[in-house]
Amino acid sequence: MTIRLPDAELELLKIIWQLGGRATAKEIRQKLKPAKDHATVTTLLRRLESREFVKREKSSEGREFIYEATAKPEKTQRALVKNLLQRAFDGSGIEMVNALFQSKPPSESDIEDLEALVEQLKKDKRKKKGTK
Amino acid sequence: MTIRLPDAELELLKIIWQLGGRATAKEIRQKLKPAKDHATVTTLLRRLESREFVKREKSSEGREFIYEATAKPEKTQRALVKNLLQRAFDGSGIEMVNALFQSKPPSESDIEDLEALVEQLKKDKRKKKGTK
DNA sequence: AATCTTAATTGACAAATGTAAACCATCTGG
DNA sequence: CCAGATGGTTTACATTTGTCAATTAAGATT
Repeated sequence: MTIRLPDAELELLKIIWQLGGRATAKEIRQKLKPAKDHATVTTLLRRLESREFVKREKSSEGREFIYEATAKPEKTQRALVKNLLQRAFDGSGIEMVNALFQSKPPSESDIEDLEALVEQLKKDKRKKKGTK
Repeated sequence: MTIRLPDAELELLKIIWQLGGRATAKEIRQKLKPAKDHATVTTLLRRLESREFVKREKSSEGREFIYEATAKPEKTQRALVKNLLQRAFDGSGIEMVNALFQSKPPSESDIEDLEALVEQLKKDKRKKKGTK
């Protein structure tokens, strides 16, 4: 089940996340640059809704809707990465990381974070072994 | 200039790379699973050609064409990763790596490779600083 | 030569994607 | 109450993507 989340839709979803996971069409539109037509935004939101990336509810006071992301960004990002991992790297994570840092050389702090991440991964591995 | 390389086309391109960077439509078709119609494959190859991911030339002996990838897989992979990096992670490599290893926990050897990669990155950084 | 096989070319079509015009309610300030 | 502003819904349309059917061309086979 490959995740399907076209560019224009992902763009809106990201804005919703930025706004704390809930937003009105208007708020979203204001963050959009370059701007898109009001109808365009609603269409995209309906598409996102139909595939359950967002749900919506009438704002209790106002007349408009509030759109709410149904998943945290991390979860969706994982699905997107996994997708590319398979499609372009046949599942080789290392190759993907390699490509990543070649396309965009890491900053000092990136490297630090990366080291921390490696430590974390080692720890996780140990834990997993223990519980196995 | 965002790279555009739809699934079906990337799939063929990967096969060409697997076959050493050059292949006939027939060879490609044989590697394709699930199989695709001959016409389908040619259409995809023409599309790849039109965007210059491959070029083709008549096989000197035979009657068919030989398709050749115009770029090494690494280059294309970098473009694809960079694309997702921007679209889904707003350029944060660390977040992307994080998502990657959460979606697919690394094996022992992945972790080793990753450590080696970090070392390499540190080295590169030093070098860059020196030459700056 | 007549036929069979194999490959390439053309044209087509449905589904997905990006974008918006047109239209319809509702609210808001004279 | 009426005109503008605001927000939603419907319909539409061009492009892109995934797949082929149908047709044409060139060798291989009898």
